[in-house]
Amino acid sequence: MEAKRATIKDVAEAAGVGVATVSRVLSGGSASPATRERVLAVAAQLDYRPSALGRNLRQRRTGGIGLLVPDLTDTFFGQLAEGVLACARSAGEPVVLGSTGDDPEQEAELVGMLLEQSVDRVIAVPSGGADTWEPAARAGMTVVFADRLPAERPGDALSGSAPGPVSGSASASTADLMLLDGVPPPPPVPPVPPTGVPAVLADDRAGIRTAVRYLRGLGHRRIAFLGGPGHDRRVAAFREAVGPQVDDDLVVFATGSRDSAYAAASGLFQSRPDLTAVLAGGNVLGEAAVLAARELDLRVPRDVSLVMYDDVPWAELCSPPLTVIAQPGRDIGYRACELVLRTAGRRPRTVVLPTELIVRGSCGPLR
Amino acid sequence: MEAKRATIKDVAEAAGVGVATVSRVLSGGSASPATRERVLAVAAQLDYRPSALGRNLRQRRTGGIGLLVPDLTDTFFGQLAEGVLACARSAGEPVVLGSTGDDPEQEAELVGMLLEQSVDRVIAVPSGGADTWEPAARAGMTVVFADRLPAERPGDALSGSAPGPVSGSASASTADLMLLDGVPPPPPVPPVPPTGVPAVLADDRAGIRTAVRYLRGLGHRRIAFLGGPGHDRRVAAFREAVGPQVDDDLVVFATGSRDSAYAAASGLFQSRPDLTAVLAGGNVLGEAAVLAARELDLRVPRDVSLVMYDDVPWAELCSPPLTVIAQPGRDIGYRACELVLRTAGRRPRTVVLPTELIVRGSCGPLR
DNA sequence: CGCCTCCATGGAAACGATTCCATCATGGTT
DNA sequence: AACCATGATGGAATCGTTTCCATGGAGGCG
Repeated sequence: MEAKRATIKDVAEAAGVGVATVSRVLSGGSASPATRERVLAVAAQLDYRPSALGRNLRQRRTGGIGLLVPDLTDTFFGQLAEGVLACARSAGEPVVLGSTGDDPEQEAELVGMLLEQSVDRVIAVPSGGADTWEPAARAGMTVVFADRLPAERPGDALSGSAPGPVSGSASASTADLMLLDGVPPPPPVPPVPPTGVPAVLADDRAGIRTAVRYLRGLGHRRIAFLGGPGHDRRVAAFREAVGPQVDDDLVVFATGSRDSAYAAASGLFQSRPDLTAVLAGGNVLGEAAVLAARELDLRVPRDVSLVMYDDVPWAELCSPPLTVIAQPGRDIGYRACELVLRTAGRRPRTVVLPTELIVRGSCGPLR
Repeated sequence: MEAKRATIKDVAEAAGVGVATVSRVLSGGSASPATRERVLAVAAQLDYRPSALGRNLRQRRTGGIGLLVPDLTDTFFGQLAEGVLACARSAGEPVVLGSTGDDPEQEAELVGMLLEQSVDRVIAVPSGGADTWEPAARAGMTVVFADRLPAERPGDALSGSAPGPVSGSASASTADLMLLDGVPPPPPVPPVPPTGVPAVLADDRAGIRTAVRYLRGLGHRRIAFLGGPGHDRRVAAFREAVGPQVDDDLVVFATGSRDSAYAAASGLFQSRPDLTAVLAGGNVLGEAAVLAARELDLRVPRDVSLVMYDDVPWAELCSPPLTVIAQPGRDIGYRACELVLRTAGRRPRTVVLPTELIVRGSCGPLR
């Protein structure tokens, strides 16, 4: 009853040929039409499926693709994962999934697990820094980063202040007026990956810049940024877009959790009641901002304007519907997978995908 | 530079022992303290990590866990996946992921892929029927279903009418009044799995019943159900809860896509303007219902009350916040993983997890 | 003192595929 | 007619591990 699977030897025997011949036929080598036909017939009849185990051992590679994301509960990473899966399936490659929880330690552990499995191609939304990924690459892994690059220095990802009750209301300088709205955008300078690892990124810089300009155009001057883990590039872009006189109290960080995001948003609103617009660096932060604003009886967009990074289905359900910077999550995953499949030996390439400001109803003119 | 990994042979050589001894030491067999220490030291120094490839081949099993879900973009499945990953990580098992898109054909293909990889333990949110899963089980796979059971008959999952513009406004009988609100709930009869396969399910029946009663209590009599693929049990529960005089026009199905969900919701509202409450069978459908209602200028809950199956973070962001039937997605995944790890040979068990009606603001009294 | 037992140990087989290499037959060319 | 080139074919090695089995030594007991 529990018939175990037929092996190549069974097929060879049944077809009256050698195992080498079977292998050749099945992997497209040369063989006479007669034998080929016979072998195929027998294989079909025995329902033979070559075991990936044997093949992998012989070829010393598992051939699957590793995928490491911070949190599948975040819709954006779900989209990204779907993209990877779509591409991987069309290539017939299995995908081994890991969720890091934005914790470098767990990430390192998962990398170790992949190494053990001889999974030598990995797509990662990195949490750890070079100290995690350098060894992985040195161990012969082909790594492609998606959505982010690893932090340059080991552990500086979550440096910002997780605001306690109220840190400082010293709202001294907010005369950051440098209006650059008329200036044509500089050519999209692709962010250079720190190491020689390929990456697929959204054009955060342009996205943030566009959003900041949009808010500026509505008259906002005190714009806050709500960042999360891995949002370094977005923060940098924000600082750049706002100009040199950034008010540092208006740049606030949360860790990955929803609670932390809520605390950060709430703390921000309370410590700086003078802010007029918020740019949330990810959909979890955007959610937190909406929630915190409602809790504090701040109306959107009347009292505070809100732009969220990431377009997610529910952005349209909010009232008002959220103005967002859309990034193509699915495409990012798909392209990353393409890259990891093709970049076998070739030199790394970095792909930057466009973002788009989708104006809905969560921003209004300054009043 | 590209130092390839050390093998057990290298370790044996360096430690001056046989490979068998190394294997024994590393897998906890008997060995003298002296050798044990030496081997461990050498292994550590060489950074030796046993290759899963060799082991798997020898033991004729990959040892990973397969996870098949319809769509990672759906937050609920993201939660479920996180649960599985958490449990799998604590057991040190890799997880091979596949997304079926609610398509039995893709599902079958993915099962084949897992089979080829010798992944013999699978957690699935099934799309296909017994014709997919029977062979898988027969091939020696340990399968645990999560969230759903496979359709009993091969292809009857999406039987309902995907409403075109308007099908029939013959709103004849809606006198389905059988008030059972006072009757104490029957003991939670666990749904019996059709095959001998273990499953982890939410108590749809109780959840739906509670929701229907709640709506009844608010005075609603014409309650519609918006179902999607795999919601058979929920539909059945709905019919049961409503009573024998179900108005079949009020039970509508969509396929998995967001577009289809929107079309179904919109069609429902247009064809049956007399309905006063909607029960959405999943979060994608809930989203569609909110969108469609807004598009048609139906106010929630003034014009129509809405209950959504699944609690997702954004349910609270809607205005009004959505009243939902919460099911523990993460727990479902976690328990399923536990089951698939322990059920090695034992007889299958089915676990039913409780649901909870979370009343927020999307339901109001009939007016 | 001798024998038996037990434990540590190493050699070798096995797992299921791919692939190198030698062999053999065939057919064409000189 | 002899020889060479070509192509099909099968045997055997290989990948890295686990596990079976045989061997050898040490210690205990009769």
